Order: sequence, then C-alpha cells, then structure tokens
Amino acid sequence: MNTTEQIDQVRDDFITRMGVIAMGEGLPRMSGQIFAMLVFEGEAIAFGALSRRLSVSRATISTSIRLLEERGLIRRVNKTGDRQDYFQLADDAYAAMTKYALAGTRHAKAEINDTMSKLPEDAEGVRARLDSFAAFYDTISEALDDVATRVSKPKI
Amino acid sequence: MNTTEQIDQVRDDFITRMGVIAMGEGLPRMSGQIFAMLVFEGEAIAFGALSRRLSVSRATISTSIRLLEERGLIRRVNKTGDRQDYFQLADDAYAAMTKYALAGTRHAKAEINDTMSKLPEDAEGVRARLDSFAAFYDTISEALDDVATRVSKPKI
DNA sequence: CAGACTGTTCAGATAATTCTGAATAGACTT
DNA sequence: AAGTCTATTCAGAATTATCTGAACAGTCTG
Repeated sequence: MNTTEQIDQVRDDFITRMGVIAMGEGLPRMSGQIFAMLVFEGEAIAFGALSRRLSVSRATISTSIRLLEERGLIRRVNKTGDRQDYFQLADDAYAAMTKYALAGTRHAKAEINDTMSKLPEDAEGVRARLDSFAAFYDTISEALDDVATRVSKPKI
Repeated sequence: MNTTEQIDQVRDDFITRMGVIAMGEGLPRMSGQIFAMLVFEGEAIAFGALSRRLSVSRATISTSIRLLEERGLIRRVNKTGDRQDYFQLADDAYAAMTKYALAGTRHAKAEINDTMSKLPEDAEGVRARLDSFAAFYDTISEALDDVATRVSKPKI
C-alpha cells in the first residue's frame, strides 16, 4: 500500500467518524461528513466531487451545503474557468460553530426567563428553581462566549 | 383565573418549550419534558403522575426515565407506604449535564487524535488541520470542565 | 393464594428525518 | 439557438427515531 492509498483510507475513516460525531451534536450526518472532508483536504472541493466522493446525490449535497453555509461553517468560492461551485472551510469555522451553540444556550435561558416572568408573585419555590436552571445556562453561555473569542482568528 | 390555574398553565407551557430545547440538545423530547416537570415541581413526582400529566404511555415514561437516570440527571426515590417509584432532580443535575457534554467533546477529540495517529509521516498539511480541529475541541472541553466545577454543589 | 398494581421489555405502529430522482432555471459554449 | 453543465427545489421513497399496547415478572394486599 502506497502513501496515497493510506491517506485515502484514513480520510474515509475520518469522514465516517465525523458523520457520527456530527449527529451527536445535532447536525445531520451528511453535513458532518462534508465538513470533515473540507477539514481534511484543506483546499476547496468542487460540488460534484463532494457528491462523487461521499456517494450521495447532488440534491443531498445541495441541502447539506446550505445548512453549513447558514451556520457560517463553510464558504462557497468560484474558480475562474470552472462552472462548478467550490467549497472550503470558513476562516473562522470553529468560532462560528461555537457561536451557534452559544445562540442555543442563550435561547434556552431566554425561554426560562420568559417562563419566570409569567409566574404569579407568590410562586417563590418555582421561581427559585427556574432561576437556578437559568443560571446554569448562563454559566455555559459565558464559557462558550469565552471559547468563541479564544478560538477566533485575530483580525489582522 | 386563580393562582393555581395560572401556575398550571405556565408549567404546561414551560414543559412544552423545554421539550423543544431538549431536542436541540440531542435529547428526546419526552426526556426533556420530564426533566422540565421535575425542575418546575421541585418535589418528587410519581411514575404514574408523569404518565398522566404528560399524556404519554407508561412505556414511554419508563424508557425516558432510564435515559435520564443513565445520564445522572434524575434520581429514583422510594416513598414508604407507596409502591410507586418517585423521581426528582439529581442533586448535581446540572453538573451531570455538563459532564455528559464534556464526555462528548472529549470523545470527538479522541477520534481526531486517533485519525492523526494513522497518518503517514509526510502528510503534514492534513496533520496541521486536524490538529487545529482537535485544539478546538480541547478548548471547548476545558471550558466545559470549568463549568462543571463551577456548577457542582460544594460537597459539604 | 388470588387479585391488583407496578415498572420493564419488545414487536409493531406512528411520526419525523434524511435521501433521491425528476423537473426547473440559470449560465456558459459552440 | 440548441445543447451541455450547473445548482436548487420538491414530492415521494427510504430510513431512523419515537411511542404504544400487550405480555411479563415482581411485589404488595386482603
């Protein structure tokens, strides 16, 4: 087995694993696999190549790509002289990932706060418990916010 | 509308919302709803009451409960003079929640590291990119670890 | 011990997600 | 302009997750 074959095998294995990890994080498997492929390759990959190398229809690539774009994880680039769209990791993909999670925890906290605002004055026990719950999400949010800045590439 | 009715309504609304939040965090809706109900009520709730008040079969309660127990989020308690099982929030439910997430990010990092170990020596570019990816998960893990300790109840 | 009640398991039903193929529209080439 | 290549959309198929009812085993009660 030569080096290229070895790398191919490692890459396919990596893609498979990251598909599973992605599912655990609430991302569809295919989006995770595309992300993994882009991490592994480094350079921009063509739309058609994604479909071919992940053995999945172009329609699936299209919708998976959209999700990743919406979350700011990947970037669509145009290569002159080639009609296809190319994709590569966003510059601050990891920061974007973190910020998405952060939005989730902030939303959860907001839901709890909203619930608290509807409680009658005398529901002290409930209020205290919801407050602890909200504080938990707040602690996580703080931590994620910190991660986001630490992970962000310093802007020149 | 009296205070009790108002609280009932707020609680049902809270439960509904937390079911959705839970799904976003990779937990089945019903587990999230049970968790929400336990947070709201504070005191232990009977198995049968969960089934009744969440309008769901006993089988569903059983499996949802198991998941929550496995993750250390709730505690099963026995009331003398009552055959039913009762459930309440675990003392360190939020810490347990955090630790579960932490286990996930550590696992992700391990998968990446494992992939790296299989790479041939000369695959420097790939190695560098995987290293960044792993570093990201490491940063998150550190943050979560910090959250876990801050959220843990101090052991007397 | 018979009957009532409890929680668990599991096969099958139901619901939700994810993927595909076909149709479409835009852009380039000749 | 006709033909080719492209990405998107969407209805339906395929897959996966979730819920239910029935069967079961254990425990208590009378």
